[in-house]
Amino acid sequence: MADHRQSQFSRRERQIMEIIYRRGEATVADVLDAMHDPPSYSAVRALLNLLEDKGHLRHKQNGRKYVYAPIVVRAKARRSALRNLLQTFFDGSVEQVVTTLLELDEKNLSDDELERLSTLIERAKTEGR
Amino acid sequence: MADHRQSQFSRRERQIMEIIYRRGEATVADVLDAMHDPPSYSAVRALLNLLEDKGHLRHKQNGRKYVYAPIVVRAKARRSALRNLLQTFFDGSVEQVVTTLLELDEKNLSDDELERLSTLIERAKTEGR
DNA sequence: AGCAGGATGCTAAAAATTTAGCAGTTATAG
DNA sequence: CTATAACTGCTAAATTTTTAGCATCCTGCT
Repeated sequence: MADHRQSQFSRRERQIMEIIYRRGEATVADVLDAMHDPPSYSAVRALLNLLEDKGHLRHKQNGRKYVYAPIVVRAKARRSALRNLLQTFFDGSVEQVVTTLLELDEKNLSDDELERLSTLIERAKTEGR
Repeated sequence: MADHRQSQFSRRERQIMEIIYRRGEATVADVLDAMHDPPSYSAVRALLNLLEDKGHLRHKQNGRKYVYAPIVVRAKARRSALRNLLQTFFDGSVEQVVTTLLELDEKNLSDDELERLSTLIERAKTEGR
């Protein structure tokens, strides 16, 4: 099942993983800052340790700070998350996802961006055969 | 923050909400069946009650069974989930999402479907101005 | 050298989640 | 009419998650 791993995370774990995926990597302080609902410093550290133990994060040391990053590379996590979303909310329909995307971003999508989307689709058409 | 509600769910709560969103509605037995990792019948019932109390689900009675359905309609939940995904894994880039979608489904996308995608984009181009 | 600031390590307590079990109800088959 | 099966209601216990606090270490300053 696609969401097997994702759904594994507890509330805080998930929250922290999302923060780190958004930023690419993060120190304890970064994570703390990004939480609108932060517990103590130690609490965050404990969670980060836990996530590292479980194999979801790794850290490198930068000066005295630990900088945490995901183990599963974004490209993979991204695919897996999208696949899950597709099934959960869109009955597996790519078309419905795109429709919703266009609605969401209606005002922000530039002509350029739309043009690039066209290109993507065109390319898929020729590659698909 | 977009994911405020979503991230609110505990592990089991989330698992159950996803199952119900996938199916549209579900009985206790349905939920139990859909779990690859099922606890007891009572446990599931307790969770469903909880989710109902919290205002995430409602139920109607069908014969002797309770049939649960989400309160937040799929259309809305879907948008909110997609928005969150967009930010977490795609830096807000619609283009990257579409690329990944095309990759994911490469083999399954029919010419028809690609054609419809083109149409969607074209429509957005004209509507956008 | 000694002290303050900013970091991590570790442990145990508090809180929340998750679970099972028993009691009660209703429909149905024999 | 009675036994049984298929449900729900409720409560308390087990487990997991979440948290805080204290100890320690290192760096840089005076």
